[in-house]
Amino acid sequence: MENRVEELRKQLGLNQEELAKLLKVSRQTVSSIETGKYNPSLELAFAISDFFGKQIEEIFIHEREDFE
Amino acid sequence: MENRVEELRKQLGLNQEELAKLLKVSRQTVSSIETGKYNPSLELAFAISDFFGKQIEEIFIHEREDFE
DNA sequence: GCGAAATGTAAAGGAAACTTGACAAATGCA
DNA sequence: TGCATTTGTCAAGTTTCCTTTACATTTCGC
Repeated sequence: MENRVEELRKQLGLNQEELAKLLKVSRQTVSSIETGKYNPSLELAFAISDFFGKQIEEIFIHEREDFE
Repeated sequence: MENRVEELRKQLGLNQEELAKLLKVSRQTVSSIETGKYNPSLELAFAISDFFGKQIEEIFIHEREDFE
């Protein structure tokens, strides 16, 4: 899933290690999420959302599914 | 993490098995999420969000963290 | 161009999310 | 009450998320 973590992190002038520490995850986790290697858990997505002061939907780009 | 899946599901008159099928997960997964046994992945949270036509934040109740 | 800082990535292990199958317990309706 | 439906839960297995350690690659200031 695409996301805006790298963009938002850079807007705040943080490097991956600093963001990781604030989010209480490893630097590799931040890197893996930014490069789309895997998706964060819902819990980490909420932490990221809180940190940047944005809705999860504004950060993680997701193709809406149809349930007709 | 608390959530309103059971409440929203019942509003639509669906049982767990029907919802599971629509979400393409097992009935046990729906049950486990409703009873708070574990949190859904971000991907499943988005599917649930799409299905009920609500924001993730309206369905999954999460204590906002402070990053001061 | 050089060295330092930042980032990407791989391996190996642990934890959490999800599966199927099965059965017990609760709910509901005739 | 009795039976069917629904829900809870357990076990065992797979996949995904996340960890630490380590090293290669990229970026950036001087």
